[in-house]
Amino acid sequence: MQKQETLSRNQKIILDLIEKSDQPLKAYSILFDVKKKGINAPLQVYRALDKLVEIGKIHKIESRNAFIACKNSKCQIAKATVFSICESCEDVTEIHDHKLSEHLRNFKDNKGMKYNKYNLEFFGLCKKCI
Amino acid sequence: MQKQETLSRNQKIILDLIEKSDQPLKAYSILFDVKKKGINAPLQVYRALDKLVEIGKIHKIESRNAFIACKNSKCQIAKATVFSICESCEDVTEIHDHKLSEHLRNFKDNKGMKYNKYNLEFFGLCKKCI
DNA sequence: TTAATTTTTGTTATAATATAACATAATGTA
DNA sequence: TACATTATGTTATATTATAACAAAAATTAA
Ligand SMILES: [Zn+2]
Ligand SMILES: [Zn+2]
Ligand SMILES: [Zn+2]
Ligand SMILES: [Zn+2]
Repeated sequence: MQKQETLSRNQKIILDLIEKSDQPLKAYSILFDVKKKGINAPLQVYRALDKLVEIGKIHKIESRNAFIACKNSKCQIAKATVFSICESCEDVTEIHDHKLSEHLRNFKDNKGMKYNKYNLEFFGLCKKCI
Repeated sequence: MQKQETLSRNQKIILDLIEKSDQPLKAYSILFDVKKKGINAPLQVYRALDKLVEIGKIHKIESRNAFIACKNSKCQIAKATVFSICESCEDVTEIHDHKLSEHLRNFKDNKGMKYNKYNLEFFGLCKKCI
């Protein structure tokens, strides 16, 4: 079973917002949206985001500095993410491909490095934008 | 043959600096270092970085907002990068693994998306830091 | 070799992203 | 309770990146 984290008030508010969007949100756009709920400072947002990323409820899209909710309940996935990003409309989709995940999870470099996490971002054009 | 780009003065200065480092450099640390050569503004650095990324001479490590020289002369690699990153000492290494590259290059999602580029970052502990 | 075009540069200002430092409150645990 | 841990609120500041405009240099194409 997945460890059930109890979220704090700010964390809940911000997770809620991110989960309502199917696309990544940026920190300052989140800040703007939660001001009506009494969250006033960037740091309050970033602290909640950090925590939510840490427990795998959301992921950061590194190339976009944006945050998207994870739809997958498997906790391990928090540290092993694959995204596809349309460079035209900026649509982002999390990819869950068993074979690809296995391949990446089992990858060993020739330096003896021990990986505990990876992030893969594919870029291209989505169906609509081709 | 690889297209031989002629670099401008600023581009050369900045590429030179990045190539001398085996680890990623951040834009403002680059700016600090090239001030003695008459490059005074962030934009001058970012413009050169953009160009160098575009032609594949350097790559951006997205999770670190830093730039590293590409050692691989195959031009295609510019848009298909794999890095390993030590979360303790921050050592970054570009990975060239034929099998992994093939796997990624051939990956097709179930959305009909056409990829022209990807970036993969592995995180863990290097030998020294284990 | 001029004229048009594109690329690069220089410069100032500002936008966007993220963290430091400190004080306090709430929560979990022995 | 007492202690430790986690979360909050707040102000200030650090870091990363781009906008807008003018001018110079390099390239291309009559
Ligand atoms: Zn996920
Ligand atoms: Zn699209
Ligand atoms: Zn490379
Ligand atoms: Zn290390």
